[in-house]
Amino acid sequence: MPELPEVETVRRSLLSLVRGKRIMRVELTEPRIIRHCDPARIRTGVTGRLILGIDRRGKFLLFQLTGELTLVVHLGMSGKLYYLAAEPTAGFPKHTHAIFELDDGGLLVYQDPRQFGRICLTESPETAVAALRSMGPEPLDRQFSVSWLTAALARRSAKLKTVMLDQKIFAGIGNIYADEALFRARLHPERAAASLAPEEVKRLHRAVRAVLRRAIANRGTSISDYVDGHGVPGDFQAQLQVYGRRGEACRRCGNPVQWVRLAGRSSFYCGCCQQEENKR
DNA sequence: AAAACCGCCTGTCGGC
DNA sequence: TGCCGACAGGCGGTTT
Repeated sequence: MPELPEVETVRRSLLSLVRGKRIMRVELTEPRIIRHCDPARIRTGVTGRLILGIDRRGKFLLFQLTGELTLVVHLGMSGKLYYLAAEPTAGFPKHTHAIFELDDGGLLVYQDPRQFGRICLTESPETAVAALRSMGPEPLDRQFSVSWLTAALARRSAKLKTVMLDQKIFAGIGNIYADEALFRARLHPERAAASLAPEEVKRLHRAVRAVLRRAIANRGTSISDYVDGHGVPGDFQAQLQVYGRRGEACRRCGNPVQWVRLAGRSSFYCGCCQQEENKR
């Protein structure tokens, strides 16, 4: 599932492949993935535009096009966005929903079996996509400070793990990196967010940033679907400490990794390393 | 405002 | 062998 490190890896890997290229033609075979804007707008609005650059905000990719337009892409659960030098002889794989043909003959392909992703074309991403408007600061930017995080957590009575999935506070964090950051910070996922002591907020802040940096350095986590812009999987799955390791030995203390369902999602943690001692 | 829940989607896997 | 349910889960929507 693409989270911040995977989306950032896609961004970096695609940049040199598509920047400065012109979009000659668009093929949309699954209109369902077009959200927040009119599908017809994509076909007419994108053709002939140059790709000036690619930005990222949380888990969103923002393709800057000429004409003050932005192509917003979210990969959802199983979305892949990758470049092909030419059409594959065996045809495009199943669940290929969008193909952007470039002026070098290359193809930018969007494939998404679960169709949780979305694409839209807009002059104002923050107006078109509410999630961008309300999103918290980038966790790797200076604005994501200990004092900002302290104030944000103080307002929340929900469990820490639930709050870690809130993009208004932890932009770009998803289920994998939430669990990994909590493990690194030695914090129990069921702690009330507002109950953290100053030292614990500091640990969480450091842990989030360290986990994201390391995952980016390893080009993301590939468990089932994820590949970068070249179609290459990431390497961080080998370094996961708790996610997906239910019942396996904690890499730090050897006790079995625990599992609990929180906010409808699997949560993995070490009951020994991440104790609830300060639950209030 | 925040919290809790549901629906969307397909592929995979365990149980019978 | 095949059917069925559980599971994977980000996000937008609704309700409380």
